[in-house]
Amino acid sequence: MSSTSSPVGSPISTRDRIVELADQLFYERGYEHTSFADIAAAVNLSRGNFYHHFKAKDDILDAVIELRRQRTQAMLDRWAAEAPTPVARISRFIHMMVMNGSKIRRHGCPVGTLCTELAKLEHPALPRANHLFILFRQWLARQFTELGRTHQADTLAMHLLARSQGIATLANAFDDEAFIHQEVESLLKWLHDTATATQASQGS
Amino acid sequence: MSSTSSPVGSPISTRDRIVELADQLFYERGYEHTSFADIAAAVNLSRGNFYHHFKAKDDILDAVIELRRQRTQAMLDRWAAEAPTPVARISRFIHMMVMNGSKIRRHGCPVGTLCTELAKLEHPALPRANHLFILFRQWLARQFTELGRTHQADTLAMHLLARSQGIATLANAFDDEAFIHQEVESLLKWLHDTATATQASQGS
DNA sequence: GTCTATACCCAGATAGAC
DNA sequence: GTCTATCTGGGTATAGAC
Repeated sequence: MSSTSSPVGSPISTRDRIVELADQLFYERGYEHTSFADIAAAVNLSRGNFYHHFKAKDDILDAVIELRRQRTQAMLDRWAAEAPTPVARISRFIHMMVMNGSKIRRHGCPVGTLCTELAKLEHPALPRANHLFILFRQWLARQFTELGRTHQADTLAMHLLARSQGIATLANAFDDEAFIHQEVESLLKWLHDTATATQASQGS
Repeated sequence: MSSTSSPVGSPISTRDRIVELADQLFYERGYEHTSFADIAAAVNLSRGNFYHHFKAKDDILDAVIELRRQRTQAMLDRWAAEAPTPVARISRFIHMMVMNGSKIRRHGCPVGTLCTELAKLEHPALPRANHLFILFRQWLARQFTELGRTHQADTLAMHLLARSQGIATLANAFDDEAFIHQEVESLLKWLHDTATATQASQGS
């Protein structure tokens, strides 16, 4: 069975190295602006050899999206396992913007910028890229549900997603680290207020 | 003197038609994904004739950014002239997302998506594109200053800009009109609270 | 100012030797 | 699995006739 990840204990396959480097380059330069030659050079492969691993550029994109999907899911699972309360879990999401601050300032949000680019290209892989957003949306909605906000869970999740997207876009445009911290503080306060309002309406 | 706009009363120049159509295509398809041939076809010009008006693709981009700058400035001036209070003016900005809802859902924010793309390309025109953001930022900050929030004016302006960027990104990804309305309502409430808090701290 | 023709380059993609 | 060589298309850009 052809797995998308290398077997346990084996050295990293050429295919995996291609996908890993393509992931980075797509993030830094954008999908369209990254050529086969760029990826081949990064992996130290000849262009011809490339087609042994991927028949077309779109195939690499699919593999990159699948890689991001797996890593995103793993990260969300980790947050859910490590943080004991919904508020702590949502805080993990918010803090991600500080953790990845320097990359966000340079290249924006990996999910948002990819979806925006693929939308302009009317690329067939767009739905799969959008699925990365859905992963976050559903995970956040679950946390708000556990907070007791069943009816507004999805609305709150979308609100938080939108806030984080806006922060990434402007942090990138203005290359502004202080702005990220400012908005993260604002979001943490919003989260606190949201959680408190929930307790109040439930009579705690 | 070579003006960037056609003289009063004269028919629209070929140059202006090129810039107008390029503006649309860059918005809908992205800058890199739009070719000379695409623009030439839209204007009904031969490719060769193109270079009579613009020596290079980057020159068209500069002209498009300048066009957007002028139109943005004119719009902000109009809002400032028509709306009597700072709150009414900021509301105009917020309502823009409803007015342009269908375009935003299809192509995102014209400013945000252009800046994001040019950042990935490390394009020399990026600072000029970012200036479009600055136009909004300074105009909004002025409104918050007039509201009495002198010290937090820029922070509030950036917050509002970020919120609107996030809304545009997610409305585009999920093609969701109801979401725009939801968030616009939330923003209007935030604006109301912000204005009320100002009055309270000033003893009205 | 507008056209046709064309040069030039780079990207994606293929063939086939090793 | 890796390489070199090569084809093809599309994109930017130029030359020169009308």
